[in-house]
Amino acid sequence: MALNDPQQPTANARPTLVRVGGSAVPVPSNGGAHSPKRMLFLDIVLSVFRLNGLLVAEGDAMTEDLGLTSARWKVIGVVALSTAGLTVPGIARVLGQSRQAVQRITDVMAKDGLITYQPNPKHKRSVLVLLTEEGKSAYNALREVQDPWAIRNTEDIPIEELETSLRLIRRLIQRLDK
Amino acid sequence: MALNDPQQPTANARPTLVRVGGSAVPVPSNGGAHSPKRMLFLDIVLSVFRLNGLLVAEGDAMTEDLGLTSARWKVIGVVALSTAGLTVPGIARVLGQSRQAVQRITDVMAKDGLITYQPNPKHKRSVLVLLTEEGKSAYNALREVQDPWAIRNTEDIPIEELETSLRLIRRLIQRLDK
DNA sequence: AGTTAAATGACAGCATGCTGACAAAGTTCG
DNA sequence: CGAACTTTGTCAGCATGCTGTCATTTAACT
Repeated sequence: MALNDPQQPTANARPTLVRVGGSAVPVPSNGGAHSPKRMLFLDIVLSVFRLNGLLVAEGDAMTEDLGLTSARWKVIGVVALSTAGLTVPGIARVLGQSRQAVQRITDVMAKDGLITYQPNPKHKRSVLVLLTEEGKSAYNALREVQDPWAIRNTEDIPIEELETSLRLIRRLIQRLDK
Repeated sequence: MALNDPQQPTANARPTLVRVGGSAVPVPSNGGAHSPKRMLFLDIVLSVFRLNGLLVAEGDAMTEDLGLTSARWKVIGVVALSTAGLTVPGIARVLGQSRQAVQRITDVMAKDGLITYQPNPKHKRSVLVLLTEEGKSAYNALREVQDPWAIRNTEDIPIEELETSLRLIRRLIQRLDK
């Protein structure tokens, strides 16, 4: 069940997934002996790529009315949970991203009035990021959209399956994040 | 519990993941009743974001000696499996990406001599993408690095766990890819 | 056949994330 | 205290992926 040459067409931007049921991973056309785990793993990798793209798109669409994007609610979620504020590199550490990437997001969010930079008693240059009132209400609104979304996407999936998958993903993260 | 304010510092670009064991998802500090599935799902979402980034980095590093990147071996893998060649939108459909994104990758790969554009008997403008000899050997070399990598990352993980996770990821993809 | 819709190529713009580099602030340690 | 290392802010460049638009080709339909 290798990849079938796709038939379904692409209108403009977002095409439709072709690989509906079959494997999306190279299957040896020669007689090579290949561990099923290899194919399974590579299939998981490609699927994670795909799912990531879809989640970003979905997350953007879901929260665009709130003036948020996926990149933004990642930040806003982290900041909302910190009691005393976080520095930009601190947010980056939590999210596992580069501080430069986070910096750019926070700069725009500050300009949009979602967050503010406050003086940091422990550091002269490294300021603290806090939510403004507008940011807090955006966070609350975010929660109100995210909740039903999460429920909707998992209602027919047994919790054990979710836990198993999260455990695997975490394991892979831990391994790759050396 | 919730996110701890991170302590580990960030040198320049790639920080270290702080959230070592705990949940990465907002836990209601108010007394709101929240489905455990919600937190589970959002944790999965954030973990997929993180894993995606790590996989891209890992995939780039692993194949940079071959003149490949993650984006390129996604394409090369698809093309290698097609018998009669694929059009650019065809590759995009298989990968679930925009044809424009694929077009740019293939243009560079053609310039680098990994693939060639061949006339398409079925279409005057939409050419077929085929691997050059260099592309084929790159694909073979790719397989030789990917194989041990896949094995290495899954050797201590039961196959059922991999299958369960892949099934969940596929389910989510199918649901979001409407 | 002729009209209409869909698919494709090509170009442009934008968002997100990464890395590298350098100066300034903070920390460690002899 | 002072030197060496680390962390941070900042600027720059690059890769990947998305969307929008428009002209052209192909397919579908009446």
